[in-house]
Amino acid sequence: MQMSTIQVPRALCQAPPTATMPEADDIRLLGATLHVSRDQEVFGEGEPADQVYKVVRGAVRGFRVLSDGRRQICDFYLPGDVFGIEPSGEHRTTAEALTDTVLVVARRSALGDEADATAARRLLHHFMAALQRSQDHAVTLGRRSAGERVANFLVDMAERIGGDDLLELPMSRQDIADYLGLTIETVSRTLTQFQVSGLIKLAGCRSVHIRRPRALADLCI
Amino acid sequence: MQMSTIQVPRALCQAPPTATMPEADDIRLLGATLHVSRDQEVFGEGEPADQVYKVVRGAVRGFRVLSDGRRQICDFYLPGDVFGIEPSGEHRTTAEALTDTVLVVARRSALGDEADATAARRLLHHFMAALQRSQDHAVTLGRRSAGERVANFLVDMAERIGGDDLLELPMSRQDIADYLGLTIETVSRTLTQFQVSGLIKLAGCRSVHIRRPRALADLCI
DNA sequence: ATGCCGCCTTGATCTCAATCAATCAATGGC
DNA sequence: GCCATTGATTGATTGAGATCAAGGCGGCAT
Repeated sequence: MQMSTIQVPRALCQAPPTATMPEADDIRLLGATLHVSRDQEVFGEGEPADQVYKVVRGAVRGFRVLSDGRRQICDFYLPGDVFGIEPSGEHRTTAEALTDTVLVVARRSALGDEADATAARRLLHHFMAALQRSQDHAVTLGRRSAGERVANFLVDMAERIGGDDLLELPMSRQDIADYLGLTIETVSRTLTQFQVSGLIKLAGCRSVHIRRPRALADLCI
Repeated sequence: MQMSTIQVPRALCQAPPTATMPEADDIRLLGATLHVSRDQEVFGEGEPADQVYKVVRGAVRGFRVLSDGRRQICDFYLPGDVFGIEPSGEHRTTAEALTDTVLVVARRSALGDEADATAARRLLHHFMAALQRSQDHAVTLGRRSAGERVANFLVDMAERIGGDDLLELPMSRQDIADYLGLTIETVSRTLTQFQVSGLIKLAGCRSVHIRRPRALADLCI
């Protein structure tokens, strides 16, 4: 696990409440701030998992790689998201920064010794929400067409990142492809198709203007 | 939610420990026994979720259906597995019995009011394990070929059901297809291919004899 | 500016799994 | 026993997305 800069530990409790988790259930994290630069690993598959991370700025991809290099991104972590907690003491995914990213790190035990009822409830909600996200993802990967996958992705990202109709994507086409179980070419083709149909307007490859949110949502069967 | 028979409530604490969860972390459930017959619904998507279920005998499929009928099975629940707990008060999946099935049902609150540290830890482990299963599933759905999916499925089921090399599947080809994101024809073709290659021997369509477990495992990239 | 490099887009072709269509096997009712 | 029904298998064909292969564009360093 390589990291670039470790700043002086300080409290960091503010984070935008996510839609799925009411503010009261947010996991507070008190720990060191960590700066991770683009494409650097936060932790690797198989490494011991004794720390918890929360995104302050930037974004992170969590993924698994098959022996022959095929990669599946399981989730993107955006500001406010907590990641890195594992049931066994070992990470089952690798986490890498998508862009230059600021994290808060705490020892796993800082979440409360599971005797703290409030902390336990928050953790529980965190995992229940993560499971639902993952099952939604499974539906997309198992049963949706390329167009539906990309549309879902855009709508989901717009919701999570905010700025409703102007979407600044923190990830590359390859990341999107590996998240959606497609190839980079198919993602690209689908986006230009959406642009041709007037659903979106691409302004540089990372910036998507959603012009017909209703029509895009209709593609999210 | 239709159910066939509700027997006299009684304690039911025995269940085979799963591989991913040590016995000490098993969720004990004290509640009414419930008999659900083949293809009957245990609960439906959107229904209020105030009960928890544990499989005693039989098996259950948990799935979501898209508006046009495409179905994705998110998980199979086998004896010992607990299901039906939701973060919000609402089921996000539908659960149906694969075969005639015996369940224990308890009110959600029976798991401990989240003030019980032991109960909280067990619940947490349950969800962390479920999340990992779901992420493994996402890798399969996003990045594996049909052959790899079916091989993985067989190996996984053999592990979970036990009886190492003689596998009695509780689900139909359609269920397998909807779990693996394939069609029924592809599942069937792949299984006969495996039989022709001598990896397995089919004896009736529900019973699979794994003849070359090593070779089968090698397909699970 | 200029040229290089990485990422994205676009086009042509191929392939694996889906779809369409029978056939077969097991089960159950009469 | 015999036929109807349901689920599984097998075959032929199609099609969506992968793969192979050029270009194009933008950012960055020299």
